[in-house]
Amino acid sequence: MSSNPQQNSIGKPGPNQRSDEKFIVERIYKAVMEQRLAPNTKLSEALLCETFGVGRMRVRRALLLLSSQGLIELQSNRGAYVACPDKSEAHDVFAARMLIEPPLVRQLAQSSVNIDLTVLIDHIALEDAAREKNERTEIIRLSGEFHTKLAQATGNKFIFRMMRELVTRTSLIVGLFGSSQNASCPDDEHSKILQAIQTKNTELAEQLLISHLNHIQGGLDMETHKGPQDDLATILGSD
Amino acid sequence: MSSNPQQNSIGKPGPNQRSDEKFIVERIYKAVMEQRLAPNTKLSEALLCETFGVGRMRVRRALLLLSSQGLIELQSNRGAYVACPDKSEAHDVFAARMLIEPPLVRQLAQSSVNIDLTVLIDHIALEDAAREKNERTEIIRLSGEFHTKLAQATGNKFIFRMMRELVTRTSLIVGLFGSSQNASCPDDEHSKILQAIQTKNTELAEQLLISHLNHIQGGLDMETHKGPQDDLATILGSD
DNA sequence: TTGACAAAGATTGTGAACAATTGTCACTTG
DNA sequence: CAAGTGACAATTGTTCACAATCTTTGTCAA
Repeated sequence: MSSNPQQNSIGKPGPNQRSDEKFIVERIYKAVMEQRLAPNTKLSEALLCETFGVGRMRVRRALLLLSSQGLIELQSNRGAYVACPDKSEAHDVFAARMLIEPPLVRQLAQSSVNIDLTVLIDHIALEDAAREKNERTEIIRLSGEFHTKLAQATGNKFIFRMMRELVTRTSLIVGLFGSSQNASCPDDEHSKILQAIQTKNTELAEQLLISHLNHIQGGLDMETHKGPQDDLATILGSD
Repeated sequence: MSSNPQQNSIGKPGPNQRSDEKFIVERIYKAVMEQRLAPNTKLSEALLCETFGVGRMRVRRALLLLSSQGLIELQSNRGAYVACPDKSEAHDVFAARMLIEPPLVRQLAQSSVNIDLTVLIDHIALEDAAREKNERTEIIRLSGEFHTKLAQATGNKFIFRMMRELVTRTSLIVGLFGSSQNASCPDDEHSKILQAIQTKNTELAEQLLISHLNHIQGGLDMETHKGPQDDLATILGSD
């Protein structure tokens, strides 16, 4: 349609990059996480086919998977749209995180002896680097990923999956209701939380995390809403 | 194939019952929850098509959804098999439940004022009735559903989904490693937990729940494994 | 008898054509 | 001029046929 002749806006055209539905899911997932895909953006099958250079079947499988994760919403005969959490859902997400993350951090702090925290240490370094370079999308993504990796550190597949879903949804919410500048996670709270875990200061770790979540939630005002902005193929095409 | 001429083993042939993939997912989900579908059972597309009287597309969509929930495993070019959790996964499931359910029950007990517990009260009644009538599959399913409804009582969609996944997986695990008779949940522990919640006895509620989970986990021995048994079409066909 | 190898059968994966639904735009009509 | 109506275009849903892969069966030789 219109002038969209090349799917070259993707890093690599199509043949030499992975083209299964898992790849598509990851790309869209990442785009949502980095707030490059605004809520309510329509994901038409045709465009995705061109963008990723795959058949409709793959795209439809990917969309079905994404909808089962709650990242997009499938409307019958109307198409797929990036999920657009409302106030109520936002509340639920933070309530769920308040329920899960404190005990999670407690657990990490208590049994950190036999748990590998190097991933988290490295992660903090990445965050600092991104913040220094002022790379917006990178900062946003890493801010979310910290919490995901926190869950991953438990080595528990299910806890990881739950946190991943909650963090993703949080990213959507922050993008929708977040007051501009305050990207997502304030400054170096992540670093302090990790330190508390490392020093096995259970209470402090839990307290810091709770404050952290409150800060994020506090930085929201339920008025703003931002529409779709950039070209879709470009967003999904870039790495 | 062979002699399977009628999909009449289903309650109703096909036309007058729901035939979208959601229905198929629910049927298989329920069958797994009630331990009528043994782990590792193969779910061939053709059989499911006949059983539910739908096209292959619906079946494939359903299988994809089920696999994304972790209920079945899709093997490339080999088909779909009911998930077969191993010892490690079993450990993770209980660890995750130990992490989530105690704070969940605490929350319910603390703020039970404005929370509707009638669903849970009714549920206990159902459990008692099923136990009295000695309806095995019903007892198993209701035992799991209690925990799901506990999560549902929070009114939080995400907490509900998480618990649902964990409970389902637990059912698979109990079916695999459970020592025979000890169906799943001992006696009236559910009832006691609910009472503690109703009386806002937070500590007791949490303690009872922890004991309860330990009882379930304690009733497992990591030796047994039971193979598929009944006819597949019959299992899925019955309500 | 047992092992490997090959062919046949069955099952899943893929792509294309067809059908159904929805949204849009021009046109008519009060 | 506004509102309603009808046809057209675009998009999604479905079915079908075919290709790729795996499993089984049968055969032959050691």
